[in-house]
Amino acid sequence: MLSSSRFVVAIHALSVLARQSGKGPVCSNVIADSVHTNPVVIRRLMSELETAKLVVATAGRAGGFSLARGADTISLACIYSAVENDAVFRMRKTDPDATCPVAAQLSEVLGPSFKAAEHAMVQSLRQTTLKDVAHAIH
Amino acid sequence: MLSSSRFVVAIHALSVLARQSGKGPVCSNVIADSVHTNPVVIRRLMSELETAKLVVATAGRAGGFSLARGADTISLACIYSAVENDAVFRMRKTDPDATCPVAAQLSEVLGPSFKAAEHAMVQSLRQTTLKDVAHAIH
DNA sequence: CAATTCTGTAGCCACCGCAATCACACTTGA
DNA sequence: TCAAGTGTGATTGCGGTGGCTACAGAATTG
Repeated sequence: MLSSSRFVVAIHALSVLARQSGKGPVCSNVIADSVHTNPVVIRRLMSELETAKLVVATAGRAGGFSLARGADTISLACIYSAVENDAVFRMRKTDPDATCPVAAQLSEVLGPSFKAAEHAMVQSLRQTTLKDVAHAIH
Repeated sequence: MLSSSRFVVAIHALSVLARQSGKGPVCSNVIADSVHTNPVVIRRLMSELETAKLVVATAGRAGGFSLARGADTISLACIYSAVENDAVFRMRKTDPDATCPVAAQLSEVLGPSFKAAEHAMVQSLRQTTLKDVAHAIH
């Protein structure tokens, strides 16, 4: 299916920020150490989270990333849609001229069901906030 | 994320079977033509659908695949769980000995939320049956 | 002002997963 | 007995993505 590890990594990074909130920004190196990945990967991901207004980046010495708003106002659904742009279900584009009617119309027919399923998933993700996650970690 | 195209291909193949039901089995070549893929890919996929009791394979000349039960008793959720064995959200296994508590406990903390989200998605998929799909195609 | 420590991003490489394909043993109806 | 299927192992090729280097720009510190 669809989800790459980006979603989980984003949650991980934001959880680190949530636990450090108030103590100044956290640099990509520290986050990368915790996630066991490369700082560049983190910066790329945080760039997306910044355009989604979830984090704020401050450049220069002693710079890094901080949460843009309270952890209790950031749900997993926010993070999901910030980071995961593709649909959950990959559909090959159907060519309407196909001789087989199934091939010609399937994606169109399936669209609404897939949209509904993805929506149900996102709705469920709304019930968990970053604060919940950060608090569950002692 | 993770969903491959297998789910959509499975729906496609089963839709073809649904429209041919009663007229004898359909061979992998015909299905592959409609899906625009290789017969071997279809046979491998059908093999999984057979262990899930969704289709019946008949070997030998004039063999092929047929639905194991009525199209109105096969929901998209059935197909999904037959074909998609991995979880929607890929989690790296966390090592509990990590120095950072986030890294050590994140996957455990996230588990329930992810399970709930996936469950919500599958529940939504239950509302569409193969009969619905086949009927929507004229 | 200069040095240091960050972000931001381009560019490249390596790896992984999966579809595609060939090959072939086995099954069964004509 | 032959033709037409399934079932499955093995291999290949490709696309996507993470990991990495490199470097320009920004801000803090001395």
